[in-house]
Amino acid sequence: MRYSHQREAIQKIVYGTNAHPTADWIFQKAKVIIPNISMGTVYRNLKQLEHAELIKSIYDGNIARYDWNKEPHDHLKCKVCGDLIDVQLFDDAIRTKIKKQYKFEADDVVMTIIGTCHKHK
Amino acid sequence: MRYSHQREAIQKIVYGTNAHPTADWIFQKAKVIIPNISMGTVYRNLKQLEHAELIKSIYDGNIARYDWNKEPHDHLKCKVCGDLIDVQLFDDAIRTKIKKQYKFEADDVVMTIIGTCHKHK
DNA sequence: AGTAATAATAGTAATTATTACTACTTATAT
DNA sequence: ATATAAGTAGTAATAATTACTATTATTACT
Repeated sequence: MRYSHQREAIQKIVYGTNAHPTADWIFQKAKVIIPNISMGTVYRNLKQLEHAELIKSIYDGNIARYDWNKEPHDHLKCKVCGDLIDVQLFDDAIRTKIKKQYKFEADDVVMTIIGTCHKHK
Repeated sequence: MRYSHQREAIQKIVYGTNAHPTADWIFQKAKVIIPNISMGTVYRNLKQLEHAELIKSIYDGNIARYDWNKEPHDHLKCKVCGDLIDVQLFDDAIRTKIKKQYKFEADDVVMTIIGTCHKHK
């Protein structure tokens, strides 16, 4: 993977937010820096950054979001405002135990609590 | 919600498999019974059945799958063959505890273990 | 420094999953 | 039986993502 101005910008955008941005959000931000950047470039680079384990992708319903936080962690998903909040529900020991519990070569444990966040009463 | 032949067929198809079928899979099966059924009918009825709590939908990456199993349960997702297998990782007590752990009005806990199933060695 | 090889890009078209629209059909309450 | 409105088929539209292609830019080698 050789250097590109576009990829650097995309990576910085993902690393600069806790909002678990979507490809389109990243595209909008990237356009400020590189006005003629294209959506294909955003998707291609997000995929490459993920493959290089520099970012992680998470599926939120039927849309992909991206996260700089590569540590195992979970999410609270607010169904009112759509926010996705990082939480650590389990320590690594419990994660490892869960992985070993089944005749299944487990790579990752993905967990989301769906509900309503404190902003809504 | 009034009776329809199409909805009955769709519900029976979902209830007749453990494969967590997609809308398209359901559509193919439904066509055998009702040859001129349309995709819109499948989606509309799946939504209605979900609203009536007769089925549940689960997001598998960027695609919706449907499940007759309304009990709280988790999934093993095989990244080789794509299979989604039902498991009970936690009992209800632990689920409830997790829900109470955060300043967050939790409705549901969604958990998936991603890995490779026993069919692949 | 100059050049060749090829990874990466912009722009556009195609694909996939899903939703919206509309004129016609069917279930069901009266 | 009939009216009414929920449901349907068929089609068009939308949204997220991927594929394609001619051009551009990075980098390895002279």
